[in-house]
Amino acid sequence: MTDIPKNYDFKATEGKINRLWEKSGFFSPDKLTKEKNKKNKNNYFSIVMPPPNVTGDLHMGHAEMLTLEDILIRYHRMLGEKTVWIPGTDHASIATQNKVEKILKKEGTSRHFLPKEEFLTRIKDFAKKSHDNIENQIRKMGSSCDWGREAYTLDKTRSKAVKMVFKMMYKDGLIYRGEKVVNWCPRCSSTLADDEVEYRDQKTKLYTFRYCKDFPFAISTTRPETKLGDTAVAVNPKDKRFLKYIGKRFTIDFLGQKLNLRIIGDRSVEMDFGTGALGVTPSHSKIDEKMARVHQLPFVKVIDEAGKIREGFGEFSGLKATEARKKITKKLKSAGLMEKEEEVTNSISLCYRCETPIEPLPSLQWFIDVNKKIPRFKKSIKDIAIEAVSKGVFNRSKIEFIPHRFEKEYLRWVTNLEDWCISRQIVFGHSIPVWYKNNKILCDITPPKEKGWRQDPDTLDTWFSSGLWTFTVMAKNPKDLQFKDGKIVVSGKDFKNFHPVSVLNTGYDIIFFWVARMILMTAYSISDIPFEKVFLHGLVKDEKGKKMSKSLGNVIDPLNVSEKYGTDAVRLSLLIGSSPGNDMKLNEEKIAGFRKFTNKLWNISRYILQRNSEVGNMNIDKNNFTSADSWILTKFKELVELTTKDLSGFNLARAGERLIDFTWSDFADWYLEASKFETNQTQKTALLHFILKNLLKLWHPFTPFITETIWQSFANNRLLLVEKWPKINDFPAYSGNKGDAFELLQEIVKSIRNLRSDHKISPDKKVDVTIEIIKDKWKGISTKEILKEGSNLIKKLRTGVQKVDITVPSKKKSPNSIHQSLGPINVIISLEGIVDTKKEKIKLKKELEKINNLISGAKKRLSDKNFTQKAPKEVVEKQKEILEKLEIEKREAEKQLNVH
RNA sequence: GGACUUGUAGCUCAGUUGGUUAGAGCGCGGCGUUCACAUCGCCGAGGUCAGAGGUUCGAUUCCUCUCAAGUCCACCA
Repeated sequence: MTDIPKNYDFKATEGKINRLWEKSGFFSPDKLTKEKNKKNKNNYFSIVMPPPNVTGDLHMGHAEMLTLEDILIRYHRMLGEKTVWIPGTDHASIATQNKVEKILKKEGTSRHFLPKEEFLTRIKDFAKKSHDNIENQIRKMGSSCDWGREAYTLDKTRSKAVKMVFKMMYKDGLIYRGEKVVNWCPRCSSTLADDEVEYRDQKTKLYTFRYCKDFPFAISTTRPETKLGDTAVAVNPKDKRFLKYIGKRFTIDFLGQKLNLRIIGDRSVEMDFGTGALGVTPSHSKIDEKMARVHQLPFVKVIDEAGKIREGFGEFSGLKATEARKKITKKLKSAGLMEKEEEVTNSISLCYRCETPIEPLPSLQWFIDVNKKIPRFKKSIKDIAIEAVSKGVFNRSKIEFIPHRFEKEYLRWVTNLEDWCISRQIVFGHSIPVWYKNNKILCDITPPKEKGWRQDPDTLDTWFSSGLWTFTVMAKNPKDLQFKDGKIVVSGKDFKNFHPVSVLNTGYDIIFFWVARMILMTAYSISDIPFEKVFLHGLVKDEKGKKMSKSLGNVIDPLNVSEKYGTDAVRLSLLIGSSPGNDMKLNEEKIAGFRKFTNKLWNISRYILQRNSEVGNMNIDKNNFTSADSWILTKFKELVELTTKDLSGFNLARAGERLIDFTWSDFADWYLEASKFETNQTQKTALLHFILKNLLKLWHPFTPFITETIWQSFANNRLLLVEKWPKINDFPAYSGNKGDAFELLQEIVKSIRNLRSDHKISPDKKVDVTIEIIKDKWKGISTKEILKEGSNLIKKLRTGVQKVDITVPSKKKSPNSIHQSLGPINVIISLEGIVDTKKEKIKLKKELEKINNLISGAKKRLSDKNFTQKAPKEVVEKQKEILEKLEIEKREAEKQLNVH
């Protein structure tokens, strides 16, 4: 194996490895054999990929999601569970249509100049291109998902499910059509759900004026143009100023337009705001709408879907809302009606897709009633969605959020949920399965055969279909979805084995959009929960903590850095330093840093394999372990246990950090170095191979490419991908605490390096070391034995030592020596004429001071009865040990100080 | 207005049921190539764990308040 390259060449291998995996078929659970004789009932493990929108490219957030999910998937696959990760994409109706609209704009045209069919074709082409691009990117990240099960929110199977659920809900009376005030985006020309509206603070003018001269008081508003639709004035019933007017009706002339106003008392009106009187516009404000329903006020629609004043408002008709505002304020002023204009800060509502200000207006739309009791559940879908997380439904444990705190946020949101507007005036999406003929309405999965029916022109909110994601992806084709016993039944093994999904991993930013909708929709459709656990990650921000966006130019492209530093390095950079539910900062240097690690792992393997590439057939002699062997085996056993525990508990980052620490420092810096100088080299090779093999397994979920590449160099075509996760029971037995001896040797080596460095002893200067034995036993092992066995190692491990003397402590100290006390032993380097006594004195004094402080602290603690009585025995014992060690160190330091 | 998160070394972050000398990587300073690795090795400096109280024998860790940064929800006539 002399032909292993010096550096890890990810460019040459990643593609090859990917093809090897895919050819093997092991990304699919169908080829995996289930672990036998396992009492663990969790023999199946499933994740559904949050489907990326087909709007172009993947970003770092997607790369993070893919990394976390792939780690979980690979880990569970190696545990011997039947594991599946189902990939897919989301048609994302508004988002995708907007992208194409932008492209059209660049081309100098717009959707309004294209026939609907042509526009739709353009979007579908764009979606296809995006999909192919995304699929390629997902592969590049090393995602071991099952492409044979790939799904799309707009394909035939998912479309059938959408229609089925719609029909069920329609029949149950859960879906209804009604004229209500909705969030209207004038640019998208579509409605939006309440949570698709974003808010931003803005400065605006608050106008205070009277409708007309003979109106008894003034009102305040930031939107004078909507006042053409006022049908009431609300005041607080406690407000003495207005008490006498409540219940009165006024027919007035508002700048030439007739208004019929009733004065109503409503406790939601704040007496201190503005004049304390509020003009109620039922048609153009959701709050006013509520008030209007309570007081049964008439609705007058002023603004149309294009954002213009409707017919019937005289000189204002046809004006855009902003123009109408100008004209009205101007006229109010010249009529002497304006009483005040002041700057206020309020929050403006914006479309979450195009940031256009939202126009609330009444419109005939489809809604889901979230409060209506469903006969077969005797509860509303809101009730079920609350129970699913708070106490569990359908005989399932409650859905667990990681981190826990998001459960509260979810519950608050669901509890306050109002009817969900699901119809969109977008061409790209699922058509509403409703047909009209004269006054008749028909809702069905297939179009009516009879002629003359016209389908509803609208499409469904994109979250309606993604809300069905977990169970619809378990269907292989439309036939797998059927109605039965008042619910939707999914046939096939996948649904039986893999649903509810084990883990849903997604960003906390779409808990409401998606996670909550899945719970609502799945509970209703199949009478079950969609997933057992929700594992939430944060957002990937730039190095300053800002959101990455194309307009800010701070975007790191996953594909680009993957080609620059290797996919494994990118994966590590997205894992380490992240914690569930918290945002992370990322810059390119961090990614570059992890390339160093992959190269280190490469070279560790290179060294071991160059010793002997016949891995696996070597016997380990259990009766012949050195202290280093025992030490590394203990450490490694601990590593396996903790890594397993952390992976099972979603502490993925911690697992990765610990692996780096073990690999780099314990294994490479100490064990590997020591192994070069020990006598039984056959045994060394066997042990090195044993640890390397198992270490590669532990690393595989995190850095799949490099580990598989190394594995392939010796594994005779067996794939690391499906190797079994290490079990400590299979590890060679090792005896007692012999490993502790190696820790003492490490202390000695470090102290020698330390002394040399402090005294600027040139590296080529060889020195003699005297080690005095203060205590015969250390952690139950003979100190003398440790030193005898280790003296050769002490010389070799970059200490520049040529001779080691082991003696009893001498009474006299030489001024020509430097020394360090390690408790059970003293390390002394003799140096004729080199020691700077002054400097040494200062150093020793400083050290003594530190030791004295620690001693007095320890003594104080031990003399405190409260401590000795109340603290656990182990802690008190440990404190005694520390004190003992410190006192030896103190004595030795004092002796040394006396000679200088 | 309600709630949540974060605050540990110059920077990015660990710190596992509270346990006594708080860690890593990067950066910085010094030194070093006898062959696994300069995408490397060795050594070092650097922290009153945001601040103030409290609980406790003992607090970076638990509680309360304050400050700072950020997020979500509600309100905004």
